[in-house]
Amino acid sequence: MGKLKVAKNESRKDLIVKAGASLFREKGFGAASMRDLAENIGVEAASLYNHIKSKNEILESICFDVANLFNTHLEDVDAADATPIAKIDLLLRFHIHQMIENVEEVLVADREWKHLGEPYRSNFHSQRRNYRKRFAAILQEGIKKNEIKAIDAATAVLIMLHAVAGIESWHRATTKISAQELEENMVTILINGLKK
Amino acid sequence: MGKLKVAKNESRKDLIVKAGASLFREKGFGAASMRDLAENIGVEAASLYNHIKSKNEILESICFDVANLFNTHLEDVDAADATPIAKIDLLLRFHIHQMIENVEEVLVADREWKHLGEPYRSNFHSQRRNYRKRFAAILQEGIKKNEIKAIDAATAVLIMLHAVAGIESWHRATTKISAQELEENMVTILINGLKK
DNA sequence: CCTACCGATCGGTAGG
DNA sequence: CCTACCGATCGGTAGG
Repeated sequence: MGKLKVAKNESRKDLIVKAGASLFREKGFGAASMRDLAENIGVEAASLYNHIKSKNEILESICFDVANLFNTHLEDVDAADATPIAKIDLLLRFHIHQMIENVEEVLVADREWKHLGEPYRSNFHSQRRNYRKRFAAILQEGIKKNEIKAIDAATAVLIMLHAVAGIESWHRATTKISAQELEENMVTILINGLKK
Repeated sequence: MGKLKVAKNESRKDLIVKAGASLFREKGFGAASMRDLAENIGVEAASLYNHIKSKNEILESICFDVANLFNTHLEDVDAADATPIAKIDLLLRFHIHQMIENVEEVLVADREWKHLGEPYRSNFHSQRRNYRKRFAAILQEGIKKNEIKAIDAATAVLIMLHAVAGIESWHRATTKISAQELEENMVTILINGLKK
């Protein structure tokens, strides 16, 4: 019985966080109001506070769920026995998959994290920097091994990560290619741009 | 004397718009307040309204200045006698230059245009769609002429435009390559990714 | 989960 | 360009 109650509360919070991600993506964190959010869910604004502590807590949930997801994946890839270019391919495809299946959370984390209060903001910021550094290190290894062109690794990371964020436009397009085609097109352009 | 007065008023408005671009970029349009903006300029909030009609008018100025800039450039490139790949090179470099020299306005137009009121929002939205369509048409011509890989043109446009927006991170980086190197790296990766 | 309400802050106006 | 102020809306709390 206790367990059931906890499960219910958790799923209620999950619902709020999910609706929050959708709203924050659409309006931006600053312009989204708790009354908007409550209306989308079908309750009064005050009722939200039985499940969450504050508007910022919703943003914290979104940002750190996304950060954990990508960090965990990076660990796996980094530990794998594969060439640098194969690792880049894995990372790129994971970013593409997440942007296709999990757009709202991923975009909100990417764009709205600056609204986090301390110490969350600093924590997220350093996780993000760290992720990009490790991504760049894999690229650098590929350059060293002559698999990849002698470009600036940090610039290449920046291009790839931002190119993937462009999938948002694909979601909104009226006539669009399939997710599979989208993935192959992106990988083709970006990996070929890097290869020597 | 009339002229001088007009010139003075315009430069005061320009100052507000420029400070607005900086603030909107930093905080987002929704989270930026007119009191913040006034403080940055060194006047009371009420005084801003002698030069502008509303907070939204600032956003309108930013968005349509940027739209005009890119549309004008696209006209020139489109009319030029050059191969498709050379045209893409010109467009890409223009986007890079604008992101280096004019980041704040360009990013605010790109990210905050949805806060425009009607009919500005619809107008801007259709200009943006139109620009991307014409960009894609040039790519499509390159594919037809066998200069460019048989990828989806809309996807390639999306990759390029979003990759360029990543220059924001370059601006914030502590150890960074020169603007010239940045440009060459981006062009290398993206153009080589497209070329057959 | 709701009603009722709070202090703070918002964009903007009146009047000088 | 300022002081003084408006109605609206914000995030959040009290109490049931």
